[in-house]
Amino acid sequence: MKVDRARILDEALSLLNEVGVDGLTTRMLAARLGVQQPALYWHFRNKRALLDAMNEEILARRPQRAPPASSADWRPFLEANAGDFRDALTAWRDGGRVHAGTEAGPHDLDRIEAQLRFLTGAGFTPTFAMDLVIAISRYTVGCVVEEQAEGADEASRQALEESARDYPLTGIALRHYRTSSHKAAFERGLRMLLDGAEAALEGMRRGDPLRP
Amino acid sequence: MKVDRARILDEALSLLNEVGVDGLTTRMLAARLGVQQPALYWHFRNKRALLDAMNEEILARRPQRAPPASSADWRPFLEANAGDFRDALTAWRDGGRVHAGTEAGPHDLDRIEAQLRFLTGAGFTPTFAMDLVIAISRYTVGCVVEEQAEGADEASRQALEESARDYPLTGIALRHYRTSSHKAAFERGLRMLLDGAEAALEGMRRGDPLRP
DNA sequence: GCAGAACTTTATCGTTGATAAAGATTCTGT
DNA sequence: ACAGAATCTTTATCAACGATAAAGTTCTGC
Repeated sequence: MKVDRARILDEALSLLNEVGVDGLTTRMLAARLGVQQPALYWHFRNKRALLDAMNEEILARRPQRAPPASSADWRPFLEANAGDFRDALTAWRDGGRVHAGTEAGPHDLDRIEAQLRFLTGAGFTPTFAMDLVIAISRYTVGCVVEEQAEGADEASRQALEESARDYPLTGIALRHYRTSSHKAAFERGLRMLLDGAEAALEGMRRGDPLRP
Repeated sequence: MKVDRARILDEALSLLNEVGVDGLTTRMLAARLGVQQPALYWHFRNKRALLDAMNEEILARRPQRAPPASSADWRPFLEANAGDFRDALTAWRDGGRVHAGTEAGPHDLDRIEAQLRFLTGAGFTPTFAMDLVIAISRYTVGCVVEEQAEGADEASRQALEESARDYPLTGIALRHYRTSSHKAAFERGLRMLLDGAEAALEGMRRGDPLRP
């Protein structure tokens, strides 16, 4: 049987969803492909390279969104983009960990430039726009990584709940956090970031001196 | 030779700084301690438990900061706390990856409750305060994880720089990002988050209906 | 039809995390 | 002081993993 990069990546991703990144072994993957394990090393220098390629594939499958017509809509645009990014990562088990630590490649430059052009058109300075885009990315990755972390077992979870008895505020907050979806929690934090950016944008328009 | 939990953790952390989390093997650690490898398994159920304990130790060593006298100073307080958290993680090689994926334990409840009490005293609702604290934590972890990721080799870095030629805004932004320290970049994003929280706080004081 | 490139296979390493079983040491109750 | 339980370490050993070398096979261009 013969394999190629695309088939390997496809199978690797579906295997990822079944066993997670720690359980993803080259032998299992090769068996799925009907091939011996060393055959993979012709297509990928090592496992790290395979994981990098999987990350690229994950991001490549995310929907590409054209900037809106009006630059006034910068905020829903960023919200939607961040949502797409998060969806792409959460669609795969351990997607956050697979992504974390891979640098931006030339692939992403188109996307970044488009975002920066759009944001500068909306009134942001180029450097502030970059800061904003990066902050959103960092925040999103942080959310996904922690959300996808193997949840504590039921015992320690209950113990935590128990301990929170003596902490009234923590109790309320914990309940609030537990009852809302990960996605909703993500969006609440994102909203704060964008609120901050909006305030800064108004400052720029008023001609306030740029913050250091 | 005899070992105990504290000595193991101490040596594990200093070994972590030398070889990173991927290079940290139980044999190396045991050799450092003058003990055979299986001896470690008496003190820690498995390697995951060791890493969890290392994370707790990393966080425990972070300075504990008393809330300021005036609740008006909530902002520098959060800034300092986030800085401490980041410093604690960046102080150790792969500290972000070691931390990522560990749930909050009963240990952290004191700290959380104190923060929430302080923030509600400053005018935040308990749930918003929790959202804010979590958002900061997520953002910080995301920053550290990506900052500590093994940088691309010089070749691909130069290739990226080269590719950025055709993208004027990305070029400016990339230079901005490269010349500033990780810490400064972290603080710029944090500032946006806090600006957003500040705007929401003013809304709460004005009695605006709470956002959904 | 042949040379070489493109792939795959077989065989094999050294390492790693982990367990079982036995041995050594320290503690505890009488 | 002594038996025996609890604590902790050692020796021996696994199965599984990522990776490499070298030989074998199939494909492609001339």
